[in-house]
Amino acid sequence: MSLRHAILGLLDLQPMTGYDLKKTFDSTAGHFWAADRSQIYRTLGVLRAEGLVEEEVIHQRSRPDRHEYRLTEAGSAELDGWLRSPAPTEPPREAFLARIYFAGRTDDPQLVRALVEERRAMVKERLSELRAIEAPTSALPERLRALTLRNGIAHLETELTWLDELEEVL
Amino acid sequence: MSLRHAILGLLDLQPMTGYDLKKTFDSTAGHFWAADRSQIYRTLGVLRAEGLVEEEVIHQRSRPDRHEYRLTEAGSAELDGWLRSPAPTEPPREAFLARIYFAGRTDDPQLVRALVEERRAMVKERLSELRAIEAPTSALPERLRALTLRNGIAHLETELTWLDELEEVL
DNA sequence: GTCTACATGTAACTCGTTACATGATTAA
DNA sequence: TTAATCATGTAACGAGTTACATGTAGAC
Repeated sequence: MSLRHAILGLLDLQPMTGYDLKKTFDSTAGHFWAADRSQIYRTLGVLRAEGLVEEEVIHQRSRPDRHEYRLTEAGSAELDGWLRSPAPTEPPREAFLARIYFAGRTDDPQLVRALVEERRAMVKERLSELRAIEAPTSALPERLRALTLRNGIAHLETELTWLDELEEVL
Repeated sequence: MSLRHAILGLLDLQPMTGYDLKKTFDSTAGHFWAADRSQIYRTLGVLRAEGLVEEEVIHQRSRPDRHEYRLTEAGSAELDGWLRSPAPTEPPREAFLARIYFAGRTDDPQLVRALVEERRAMVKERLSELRAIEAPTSALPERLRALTLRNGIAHLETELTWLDELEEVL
């Protein structure tokens, strides 16, 4: 999809600055999309040039100006079009599986064990991060957002089970 | 990781041409890493310039020359170093979850239903693709490779279960 | 006095995709 | 005769990362 649509989606929920967007990505949207600060600013510039967002500069005393962005009509239409367009198939890119796949070449059984341990630690950490986020479950839009979190948790749990399977084989 | 290491890994299993690598990615390694043809050729050039692979040109009558690549000592060391290096944390990039997350904005219940249906179809198709691949389960290296397949299947099954959950909420 | 939060960006780079370009052989 | 297989690459673009660059206010 690219960052464009994620930004349009967040600005639709609430007008924001690049700085705010970064914080939002790092907290509430962080479980499904990570965004880099400099790419956010760059993309905002592009979206603005395309007329999908509009900018309002808000002066502040004793703080840098806020450049607040909100969706235009065209931006709203673009977001809607994206939601209704067919999803392109995404090529798999699983670096960890690649390591496991190639780890057989060494005759070192400790290598696979180390890979598994490192992975397990990472998965457990992410799992507790996601579980720490409370998801509201009232109205439909919020319930959908809670379900995206649930998706991440389910996959991490699957990964842990699979790591157990793998370790048994060693 | 980037394509470099996947290529080094495959060339370690067997010396190959760019063309062969592409076929290998599309078939046996396709469930964990997808590679683009032109990027394969470009990367082979870089690896060669770095001395990690060496090239042997094999003339053929009535076919284009084969440019066959094999790992050098340095390439083998690089592969090993990669397998033993800590895995960088990978930023999440889940376009489908992003769609679900933002789909609440429209008051159209059919939209989410359509997203779910499309996703389910895609997951089922990938699942039958992966299941169609037979995995040898004899010695350890092969068993590890079979397990990477099993990982993909497990996650796809989890995704189907989650889609059911999601649909119940609607 | 030092660290965190606020707030903006540019330049250069890496990785991956799409489009372009060529041409013989073999199987259906 | 038409499609697939063999076999190579380049150019341009899009997406994302890293490093560089700047400065104030308020909390501890």
